[in-house]
Amino acid sequence: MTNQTVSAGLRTAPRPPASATAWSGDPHGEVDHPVPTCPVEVTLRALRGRWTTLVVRELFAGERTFGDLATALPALSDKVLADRLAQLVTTGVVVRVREPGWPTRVRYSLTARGRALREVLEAMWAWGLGATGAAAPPGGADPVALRG
Amino acid sequence: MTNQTVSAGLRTAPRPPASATAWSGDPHGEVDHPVPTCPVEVTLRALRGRWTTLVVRELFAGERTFGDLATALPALSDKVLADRLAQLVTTGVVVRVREPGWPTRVRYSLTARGRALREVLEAMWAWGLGATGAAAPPGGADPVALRG
DNA sequence: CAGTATCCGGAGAGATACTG
DNA sequence: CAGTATCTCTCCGGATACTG
Repeated sequence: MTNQTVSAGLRTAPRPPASATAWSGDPHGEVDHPVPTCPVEVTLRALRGRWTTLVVRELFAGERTFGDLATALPALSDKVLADRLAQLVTTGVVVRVREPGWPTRVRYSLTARGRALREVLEAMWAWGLGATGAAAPPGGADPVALRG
Repeated sequence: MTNQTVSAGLRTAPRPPASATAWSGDPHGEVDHPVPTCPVEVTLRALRGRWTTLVVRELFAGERTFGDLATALPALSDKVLADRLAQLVTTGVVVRVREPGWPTRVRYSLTARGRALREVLEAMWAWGLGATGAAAPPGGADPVALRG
């Protein structure tokens, strides 16, 4: 994963010369190889890896400690959980707050940006269900989830 | 990646007992480990891998042959291109049509389902831009792209 | 409690060469 | 033209053991 392309009018252009850059010009660069700054790339990178969406899903329900998450996801090893949380912190999805005292306690919760992932996950959920144009359930209360 | 969880009311539940299944019940199972049938999983799998979104982006502009794609994405090897196309075909995003005759010619184009990915990619694009609530550009003509 | 340190095995990406 | 066949190399994901 690595692009930075996008955009471009989607109105079915019937076969430009091949790699034509002939569509209507739009601000996004038309890249011929993956670039890490592409917004789509960025999102894909934030959600990348096994367990990632499950961790996010758990956090959508509220703040959690490392132990809470480990308990909720028994099959997930400490190492991978730590990896995922670190990844989510660096991508700005999660905030990590270490409580003073002993034993050590760390609270993890979604940032505003993390909560904004809901729209993305709903779009993914809708597509994954297989409908061609079916949108998310009206009322928007349902497909909250993440990776389900 | 492998879940099947999702859903669940997102209304900020302030710390259920931990792995509580206590939210309001909704049809989607609350999984504690990745399951391949989860809609979000399905979508993630369809877009997984380097170059995938770039190939889809190329096809959003219209039908392409293997060679067209290879020319448009010079840094992409034949092997990986073939891998990606096969992946996109099995996930129902792309249709492969082999032209009779010689030299061999194969036309690739998006299915209705593949075109439906546009919404997903737009949501990803919007999130990747960093805005918390900023939606896709009005008029919807712009962030067509894929991975950009 | 909340991780980090190692080690290992498998999947995926890329390069190169060959075929229907 | 449109792939397939190999091989290599690197990046995870997972298991186990140890620490602030």
